Amino acid sequence: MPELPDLAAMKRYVDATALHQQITGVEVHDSRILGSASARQLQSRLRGARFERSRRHGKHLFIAVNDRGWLALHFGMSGFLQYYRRPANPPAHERVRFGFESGFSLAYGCQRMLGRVDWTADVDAFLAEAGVGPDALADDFDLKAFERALGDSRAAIKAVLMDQKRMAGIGNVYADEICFQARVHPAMAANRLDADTVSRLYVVLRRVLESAVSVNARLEELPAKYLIPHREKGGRCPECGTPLEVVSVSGRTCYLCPACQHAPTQRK
DNA sequence: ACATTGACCTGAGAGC
DNA sequence: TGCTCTCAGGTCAATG
Repeated sequence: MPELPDLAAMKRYVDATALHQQITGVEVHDSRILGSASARQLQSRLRGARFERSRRHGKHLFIAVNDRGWLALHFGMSGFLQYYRRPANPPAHERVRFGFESGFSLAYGCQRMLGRVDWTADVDAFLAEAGVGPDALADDFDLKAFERALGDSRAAIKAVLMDQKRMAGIGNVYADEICFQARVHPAMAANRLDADTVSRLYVVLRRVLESAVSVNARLEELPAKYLIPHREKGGRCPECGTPLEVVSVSGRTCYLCPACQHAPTQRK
């Protein structure tokens, strides 16, 4: 579930806790979490160095290690970071531990093992190779860029919003919110949306992500009329009180208000 | 070339 | 109480 706003919060967390300290060790507890870099390679690149700054793109977080390169983190659906002082117990599902000379550690945890801990010398090259599209909150991701990202896709608009190659950062939860706020049915084919709807989607996408970032992705602090807090069995539309519908759109659980979000005009 | 579906992964929670 | 089953969802490979 870590999506763009969660990643933005994690970036703040790293910046506030783990920068500018000498790294004394790296422990990999489960090597399945690693990408192309081995545990030994990570150790030799990190030991004695410092995390200097971080950079977020979509659902990736990169942490600069001196001028040696970047740690590349992805969180799958259950990944998290926790800064803690030993010898306190490590958090459950800690997969990699970065130890500092101060006695504190930064844990990379991931219950479901869908995340990745990797290394890259060049962030832009890493993203290009992975085919990751423009960050959905980037300054230059304007309406034109959004239209370009949609292209002529006839996939469900929700699937297009979540396609990291088209735009990066939106996952299942925020895709539902964006469709709801824009009053668009998530199963609508993207290329059948009129120009007004596309520009409304764009404005809403930015507003939803920005407001979630501003509350550090704490869902209980989202605006009252947001769908997300009601995104559970038995939930009702915060706008009109209609029971939310739970359907599958492009293979993912999808919550929507059948009264507020217009059904696709074409149905099979 | 594009769109859709299933597999991967694990443990919380439901149901019996 | 304790067991089994289902489900969550980001991403990629396989299928349509």
